[in-house]
Amino acid sequence: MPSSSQLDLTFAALADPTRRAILARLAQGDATVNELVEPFDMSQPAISKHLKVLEAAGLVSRGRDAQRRPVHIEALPLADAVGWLETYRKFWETSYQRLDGLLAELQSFTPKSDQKN
Amino acid sequence: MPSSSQLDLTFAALADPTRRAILARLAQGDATVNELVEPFDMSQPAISKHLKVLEAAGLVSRGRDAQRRPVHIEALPLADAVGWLETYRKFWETSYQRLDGLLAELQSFTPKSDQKN
DNA sequence: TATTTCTATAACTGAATAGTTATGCACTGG
DNA sequence: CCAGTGCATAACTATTCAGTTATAGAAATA
Repeated sequence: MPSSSQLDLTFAALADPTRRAILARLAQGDATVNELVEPFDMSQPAISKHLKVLEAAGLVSRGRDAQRRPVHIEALPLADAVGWLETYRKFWETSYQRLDGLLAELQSFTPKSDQKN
Repeated sequence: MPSSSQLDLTFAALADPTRRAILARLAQGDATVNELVEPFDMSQPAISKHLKVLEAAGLVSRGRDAQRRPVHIEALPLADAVGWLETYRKFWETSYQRLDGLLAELQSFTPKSDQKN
């Protein structure tokens, strides 16, 4: 089971759009730092910092290929994040169902012309 | 589809263990602010601030019951967060499978005594 | 060996975050 | 109406964060 502070790191890492974009790119395969810098209007050190955050969260690992440090996505903490969310999903869904039931009940007393999205 | 900045807010909100605990509590049903303060070794304004963050992220909504402001969990942004993660899950899984396949291939050329975890 | 390529680190800045205490405001109930 | 309850807001502090430029180091290449 993931520790609370592990989830802190994972969700904090995911809170930045640049880092999510990096992960989205890495989902298609490993990449070097320069390859990750290229699509962004941002300096190389900025990307290196983001990679450090992702690595500290265990979301990526680094390899070695000559001068290059290829970046590899690590699935486990992402799966843990999904796991945390899924733990509570059933409760949200039951509240949704309660809401759905209530709405259905209300609509049965409402003229069709008042029904909205 | 959720906007990028919406995901920013959602994941940032989830990055704090106090806020995750609040959501876990709310998954079981609505609660007043004081009820949410009680389990934490933290001032009431601190909890109110956390609730403001959760509300800004759309993760909770507030009602009104006399002086009380009951807090209600909102499932949609959480579902969106799961959605983002799930979008890439299949790629992680396929990279896992690729890795598994590669390892299997390598092991077929490797003496048993060299096989490691 | 000198140069170039790839990446990391240092030092700095401005903005955001999480907490505190003190206080104010709205609504209830006696 | 006024005392108390429930909550929010203000003002402040310490810390963290995301970005910058400048520089250093490590490995390949010419």
